[in-house]
Amino acid sequence: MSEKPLSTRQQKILQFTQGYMDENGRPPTIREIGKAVGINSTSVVNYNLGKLEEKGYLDRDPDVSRGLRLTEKAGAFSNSVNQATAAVRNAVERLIKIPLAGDIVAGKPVMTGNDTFGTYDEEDAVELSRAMLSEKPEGLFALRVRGDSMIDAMVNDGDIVIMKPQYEARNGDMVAVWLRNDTTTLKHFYNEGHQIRLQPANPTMDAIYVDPAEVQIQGRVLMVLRQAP
Amino acid sequence: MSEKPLSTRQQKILQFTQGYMDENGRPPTIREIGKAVGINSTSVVNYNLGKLEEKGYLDRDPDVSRGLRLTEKAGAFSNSVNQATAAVRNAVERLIKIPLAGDIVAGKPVMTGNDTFGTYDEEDAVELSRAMLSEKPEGLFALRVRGDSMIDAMVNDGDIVIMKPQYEARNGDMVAVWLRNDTTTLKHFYNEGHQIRLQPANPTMDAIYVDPAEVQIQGRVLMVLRQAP
DNA sequence: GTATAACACGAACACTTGTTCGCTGTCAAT
DNA sequence: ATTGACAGCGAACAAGTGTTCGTGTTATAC
Repeated sequence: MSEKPLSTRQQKILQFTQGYMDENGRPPTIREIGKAVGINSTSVVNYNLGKLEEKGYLDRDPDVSRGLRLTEKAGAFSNSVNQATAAVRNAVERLIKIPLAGDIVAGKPVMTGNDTFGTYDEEDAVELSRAMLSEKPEGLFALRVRGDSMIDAMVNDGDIVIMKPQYEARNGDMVAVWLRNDTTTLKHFYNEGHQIRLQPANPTMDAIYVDPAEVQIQGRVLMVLRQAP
Repeated sequence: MSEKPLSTRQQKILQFTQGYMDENGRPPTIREIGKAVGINSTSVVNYNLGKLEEKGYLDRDPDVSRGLRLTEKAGAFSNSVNQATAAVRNAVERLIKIPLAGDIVAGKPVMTGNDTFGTYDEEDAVELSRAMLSEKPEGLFALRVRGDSMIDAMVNDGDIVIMKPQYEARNGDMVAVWLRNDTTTLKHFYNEGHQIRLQPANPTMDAIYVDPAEVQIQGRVLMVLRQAP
């Protein structure tokens, strides 16, 4: 006969009770459980403890203080919760957040991560699997593209680019450059000695050749993220 | 700095608390401790718990129910008590008591253990180390010698003999015999076929030779105990 | 839509439990 | 003989803690 699963509150009660027992050497009171789990009423705690007893997770001795005892079934539950918790923690560690530092538009230089890192709002972060990056996540930042000026870089309006602050580039890197002091562009960078070739990602478009003095590298593009509207 | 040893009550409190904790999964209340240890007043239990806390055997959380916690020092104490208890038990098992069933006098037959065993008074028992006996202690009995009639057996008035009920003897055994239906004597027994030789323990005295029909063996002497007056 | 069960809640109450108080007895030190 | 420390005690009290009651909300079954 299948039994009803534990409610979230009941799971919290068990976990709190186990931890309290380990830490204090005695079971918690009904009021201590309520406080920890966010239940103001002793009768609601009492009701849930009754349900846990019914389901076999604990025993109760009536009319004595701290009259709870967790059963082996509770221990097994705790173990499976711990394993699940470890799996979740592992997943969380593989999941990283990169600050969304602002916008990238043609007419302004890139704001690098260093400018915003201490103050970014976590709600504006971009979440990625760690495995998707070839770099350590520290110091990276994200920018949202505004306008069509990056179409030659195969980047649409609204896309997000993940960048690493970097002021020199190797041939072939896609970089954000502040060009001739009036335009930001995303292009593959090639240093040809006396001149810089900036090659669009769109293969049907021609490269441009500029004097090295007119180029200011502001970061390397690691990823481009396009989301469905 | 040497500290005061635990009082008997304090030791009992610790041991009870440890056992209660193991069995119930929670510490006892002050009233439960009092009941177990024979203290009627909660303030006396409270006083002793305060002393145990002072001495480092437990911690107390004030103003909470079941607010005791045994320390590692208490655990070490419990271990040493257990070891001492085991040693005591071992010594007690090596110590045996043999019922002092009565007197041995020349003019009466020996009262054997079987006659008295169910009713002997433990205060009249003789206590011995088990190692001093070559026999199992079951069924043995002790008699106190009255008179000088056993001097030829090197047994003085007032000595105690430990006997085993036995109605046949091997050559050389010292036995109590009821001789010619009128005398108890303690002698080394030799069966010479047509006659029995009863040899005094005192080597300067002569043996006596009797018809087997005139001899009734009543027990074998295992030990003679002589105590300072 | 209705009835029922499950879940939730605040409040009052009953009982358990720890602390405090005033007193007594014993023993060691002076 | 007196005094102080220690241990013990019964009783009262304060606070902690579990149980019960009446009511409300939500989910489920029919």
